[in-house]
Amino acid sequence: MLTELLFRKLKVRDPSLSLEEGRVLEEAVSHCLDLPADVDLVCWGELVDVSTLVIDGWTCRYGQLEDGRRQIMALHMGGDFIDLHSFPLRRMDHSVATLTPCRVAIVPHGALLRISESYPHLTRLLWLSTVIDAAILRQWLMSAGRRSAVERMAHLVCELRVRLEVVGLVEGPELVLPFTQVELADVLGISSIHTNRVIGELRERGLLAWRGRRITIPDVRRLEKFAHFDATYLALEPLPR
Amino acid sequence: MLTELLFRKLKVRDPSLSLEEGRVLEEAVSHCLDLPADVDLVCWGELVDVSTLVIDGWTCRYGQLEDGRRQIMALHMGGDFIDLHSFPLRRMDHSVATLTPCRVAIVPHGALLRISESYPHLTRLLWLSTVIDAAILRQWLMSAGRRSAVERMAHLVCELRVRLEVVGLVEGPELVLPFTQVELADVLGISSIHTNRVIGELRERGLLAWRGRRITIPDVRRLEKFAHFDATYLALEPLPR
DNA sequence: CGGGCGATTGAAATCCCTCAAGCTCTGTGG
DNA sequence: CCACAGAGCTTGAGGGATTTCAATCGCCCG
Repeated sequence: MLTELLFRKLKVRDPSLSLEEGRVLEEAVSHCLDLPADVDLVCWGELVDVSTLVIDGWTCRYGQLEDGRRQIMALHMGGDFIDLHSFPLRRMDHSVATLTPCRVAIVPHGALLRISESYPHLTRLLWLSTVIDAAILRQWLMSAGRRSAVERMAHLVCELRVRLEVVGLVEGPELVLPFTQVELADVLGISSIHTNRVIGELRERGLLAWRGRRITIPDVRRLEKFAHFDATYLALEPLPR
Repeated sequence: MLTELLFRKLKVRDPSLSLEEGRVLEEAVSHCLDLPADVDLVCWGELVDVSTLVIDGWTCRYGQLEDGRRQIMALHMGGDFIDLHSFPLRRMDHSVATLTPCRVAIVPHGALLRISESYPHLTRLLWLSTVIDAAILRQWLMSAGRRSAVERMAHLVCELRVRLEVVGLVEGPELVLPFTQVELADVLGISSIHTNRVIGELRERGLLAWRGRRITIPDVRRLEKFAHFDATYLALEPLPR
């Protein structure tokens, strides 16, 4: 099922999510696309009429200044609705690109419109999705504004680990983050060279092992403590919504 | 009318917003509160069951690290729904405080729930509100990650000017931003001392005059060009939503 | 007139950036 | 099987932006 991971993600937040609602989600998908790494899905300024759901692979949203400085504003994995906010927003204020080869599902805004007309509870859960994205964004802003580069990196790893765990894409102490150091730099708002030194420091402190794109966290609690990571913002609590 | 400014804000984004929907919004308000400056409205970790709409004054959302480092994650003026995202989210992942004396309207989540059950179009516009907040957040992240402190300040001033203009709170070249330099520093993610120097630089460059909390922008376009400001992200386009 | 908050200025220190090079790994073609 | 190329990772050194520490100043308000 294409919306399996999304369903799992929403179900964690509100266990009352029904099978019928799951079916409605599944039927909202018009078709799938397989994409190579490093291609733009949508560009800044476009008027869009579909939203995109990641089935497999990693995508990012990013903005760019005239001189090329780039900031990645979100990372999306399987089960994430990359572009759900484009449904109310319509006009893109940033671009979306694949970071790895990806399979994505296309959901026409028309289908979302019908959901919003007939399935208020499911609509609230989709709304919740965009609101959790915003909560993640707030933490990234907190990181960029007030955390040192090392804390920032540690916090990012903690966040991605939990998000992967929620959809069942990670178990145990190891996770795979298939990003280059340039990409990580654009996430953290630092230079790629400093990214490298930051990884070195985390290694030296024994907080994690980082071989290629495979990360092993010997003691998750210790890393989370170091990063001042608190998962409250990910809204993992099962609550009626 | 309490929801006058909010109505105006939404109407800009979707002119099809009806008077009936305006009435429904107005009736969602349970009561008003008058608050002094510098008090917390909601604190991190609380489970909330009301959302708050600013009628008059400035509020902010902020997060804080153990050692006191603070990051302001949003600034809200009259007409802004501070806490609308708390309706799907329920648990606060940050705090909300007044920056000036404020009048706010309280909207119980129960009323929002009824709106979401019966008024899908209005619901989408409320959803849009939270999504615009997220777009603003993305620009702040862009600023924190990739813009220099001076550009960041210039960009903030441009943004607040446009947002004030949309709800009719500013006309002409002058605007009032009643924040201390410490507060501005916590918005921009820099130190208050550097904030002072940054203001000095903008003054020297002749981009704006900054007397107390009263700012005069001699040439808006020139400031916007300097800040690389593009209002697309504020979704000012009238579109069906 | 004094107290206090906020703004301003200076100087030294720190974090992170840029420039520049070398290194490692992987895939490819001969 | 090896040479080579290219991408990504690593390291060093110097410079710049911003921070921190420490005063001083100005102004509003009691």
